[in-house]
Amino acid sequence: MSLDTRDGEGRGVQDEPRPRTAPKEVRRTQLIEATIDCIAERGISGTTMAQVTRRAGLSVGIVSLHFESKENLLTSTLVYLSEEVRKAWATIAETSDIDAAEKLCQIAISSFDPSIFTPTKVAVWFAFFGEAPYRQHYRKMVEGYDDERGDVLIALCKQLVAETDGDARDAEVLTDAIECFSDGLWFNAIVYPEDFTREYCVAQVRAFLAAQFPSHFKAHSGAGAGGAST
Amino acid sequence: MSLDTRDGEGRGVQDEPRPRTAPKEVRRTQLIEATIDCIAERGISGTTMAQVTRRAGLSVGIVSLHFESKENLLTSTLVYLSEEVRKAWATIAETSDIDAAEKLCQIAISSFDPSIFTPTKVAVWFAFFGEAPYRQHYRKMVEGYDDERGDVLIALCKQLVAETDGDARDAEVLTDAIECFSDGLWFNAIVYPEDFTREYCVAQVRAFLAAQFPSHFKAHSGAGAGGAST
Amino acid sequence: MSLDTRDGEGRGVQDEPRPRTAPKEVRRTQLIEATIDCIAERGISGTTMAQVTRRAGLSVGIVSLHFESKENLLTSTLVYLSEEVRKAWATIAETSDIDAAEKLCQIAISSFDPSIFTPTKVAVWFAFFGEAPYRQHYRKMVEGYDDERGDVLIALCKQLVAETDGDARDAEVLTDAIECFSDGLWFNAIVYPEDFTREYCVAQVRAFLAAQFPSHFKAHSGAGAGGAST
Amino acid sequence: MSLDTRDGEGRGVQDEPRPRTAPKEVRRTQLIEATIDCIAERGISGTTMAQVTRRAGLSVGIVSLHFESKENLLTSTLVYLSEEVRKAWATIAETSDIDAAEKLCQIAISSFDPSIFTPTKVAVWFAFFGEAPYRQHYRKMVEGYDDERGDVLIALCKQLVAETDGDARDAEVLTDAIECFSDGLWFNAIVYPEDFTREYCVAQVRAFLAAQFPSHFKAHSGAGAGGAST
DNA sequence: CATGAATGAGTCTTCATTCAT
DNA sequence: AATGAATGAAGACTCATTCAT
Repeated sequence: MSLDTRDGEGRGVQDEPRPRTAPKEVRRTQLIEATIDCIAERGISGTTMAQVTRRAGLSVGIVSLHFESKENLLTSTLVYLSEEVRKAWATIAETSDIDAAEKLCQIAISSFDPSIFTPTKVAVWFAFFGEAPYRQHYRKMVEGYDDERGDVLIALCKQLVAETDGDARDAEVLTDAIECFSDGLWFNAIVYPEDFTREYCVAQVRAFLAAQFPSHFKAHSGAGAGGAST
Repeated sequence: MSLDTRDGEGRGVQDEPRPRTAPKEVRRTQLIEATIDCIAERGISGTTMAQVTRRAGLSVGIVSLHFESKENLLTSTLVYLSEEVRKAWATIAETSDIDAAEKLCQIAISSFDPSIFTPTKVAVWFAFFGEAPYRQHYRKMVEGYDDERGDVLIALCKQLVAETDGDARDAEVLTDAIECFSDGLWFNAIVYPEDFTREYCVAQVRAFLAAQFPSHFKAHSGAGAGGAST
Repeated sequence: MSLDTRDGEGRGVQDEPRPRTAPKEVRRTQLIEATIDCIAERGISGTTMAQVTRRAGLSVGIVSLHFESKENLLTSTLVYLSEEVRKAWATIAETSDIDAAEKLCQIAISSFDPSIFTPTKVAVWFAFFGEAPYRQHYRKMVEGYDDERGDVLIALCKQLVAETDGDARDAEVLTDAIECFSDGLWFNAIVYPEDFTREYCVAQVRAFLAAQFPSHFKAHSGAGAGGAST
Repeated sequence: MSLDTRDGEGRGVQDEPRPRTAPKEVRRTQLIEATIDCIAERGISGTTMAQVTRRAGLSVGIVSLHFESKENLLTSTLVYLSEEVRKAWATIAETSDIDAAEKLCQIAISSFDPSIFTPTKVAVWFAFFGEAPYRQHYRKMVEGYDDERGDVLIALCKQLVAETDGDARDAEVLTDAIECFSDGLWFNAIVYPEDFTREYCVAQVRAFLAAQFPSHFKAHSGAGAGGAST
């Protein structure tokens, strides 16, 4: 399989004479991050343990030492990414000094946080979702807090709908719409990374919310100075 | 790699004593369809030529006979799916007896045509998009008519914007929004197939367009007949 | 295996709309000659039935029709070449109007007859000798007339030795020497075809015989105007 | 391909509990030697990596670990053999305490050194020369020191010619003759190993040189102690 | 903790052979 | 007599995993 075969593992960024031993957690993270880079470049099928460990500047044997198996490394990587995403919206969800509309917007936008929305990580997310087995795994794993996020959004939507005269829309349907829109932006961001920059995506989300809740969002001038089209 | 290792190729549906030889095109389609089924179940990394050919009820050698290599079979599969999608919207785009709003809606909805929007095919689409090499390949392949579709949508949006008093929105940005929304629905459809049925997705699209172009779309009763939430 | 992968089967030389059927012997020869060309280019391991038949302008199925199997085609090719060689020296051996020295020389030189000593055929000979199984096969096959040729040469050597005062050399040893020298020229001809041309080889043989039987051969001026060295 | 299908790899000689790991060079040599044995028995086309590794008492994976590919193992084998041959004559060429005639003879005979002139190795040499691609490879590889050997021989011949009254022969042509004769003996040694023993070949070479340079070599009693004829 | 040589099951691919036309 | 689509055994190669150091 090699539509694209450049061997770009490089050496990574590990210059100073790394100590030969390190705490468990450090090694795990080191390997997970190397895994993320590899998957982004070659996909899951194209990622081998040899590549991952070379990139991490470690030996092949290290994987079974810290993760038991490749599969476990991959699912751990998925967990790692999920945690990151979770933190982003959970932090906002806990904040209490902002109004519902703003909170909704913040949460919707949180997926585009620079720490999460990097070409590499977005690519890895889609790599995992592209493989049925990992999809199942993801569902089981995030079932808890994904619902949680859904619930938060639903509650916020419900409130905004309630605050709008003559609005009888279903908050769950609205939440689905918000999440789909956000996911769709992510999706386009991997296929057309030049166009779907963070700024453009955030502007799109704002414009989307403004269209959905005109009375709560004063349409931000127009969605995208930077403009974009597929 | 085996988060899920059941060997569920089954035997397929080939009862009547299939003729030993068949026209090239028949064999190619037969193999491509078997490939689609396999990828949907096991992902690209999990799909082997042995599985594909067994599923097609043929021998392993047949792949190199009709596709030269596995890679070529996979890219041909991507081409096959792309053509299907293209046909769906192109047919509508050519129709001239419907107004702009309706045409926009039809095109937006065309991705949910029952022939295209099956759990299997959606899964395969995401499997391909999950792998960077195929993403590049897809971009190159559809560069032509994907732009074409974009242009059609942009023109329609432009018209709708023009028909609305005081609307100064950028048609390209609107087009991106429509496409992202649609892609996001697809995406959720693979992760939550129970909720994101064809009907629900179509309703969501209509509701989305109604929110974007209130004067052109009379909000269709309420979006979620089937209701859905993550 | 492909140190050298140019796909040089070309189309061969068959232009006029070849009749769809032909006598058995014609087809056999056609296939054997295509086999010779293929082996010369790619070696035995690199020669496939598909290549051979394409080169012969025929279909793959034809081989089992006329030769039963690949192996049989190859051994038939070896037989074909052996016959050719045999004819060359046997014709001379039968001639009775030349003296012993000249006959010896003629036979020794016969291996460099233009119909036999072509780069292609020499290459095929060595291809066969390079493979132990074919070597055994060759031995069994030519045991008869190879001995025959040996006997002829031995008799001639014996005569020349007898005609020389004080010469007590063993005619069999001399015969071995003559044959080795001739084989060595062939060998160098495949490795260094530019240098070991037919003319140069013939001159070398003459010089060799002149050194062995000074009283019978008046050293032909010097061995090689064209000169050659590895 | 199976003129001869006995599966005679045997088990090799590996009794003592061979250490699980060994220096790179050891493994390489181990594999090269197993390759030599296999090629001698089955030819290049008949040699599989499974056979080679089984014979070496190692696993299949080891080949890509140490040689990347089968092809690389084969060319490395050719290099290995070439080096061996080179050492044999180069050692003599460097010796300065023997006269020209003796040195010429020693070098000519060096190809029959027991370490080089084994039925197995001779067979492998011809296996490689039987395949055009390896011939090219060989030429490129030895271009340097093969010329070197030629130059040494030419210089020696030149000297012997100069030392002979009325001798005007071309030293290069003489060198070609010597090398051809030697190659021819090798060639016959694979086809008729019973007859062309080391002793017989050496005697033939001496007799040949005696015929070429009568004043320098006192014909060694008569060439064929062991006698031989095809 | 960490290494990396070694393993061998699993894949893709090739190709001699078959057989319906 | 000839075709060439189809077969499937056999081969080269990959790579997750193991284990002696």
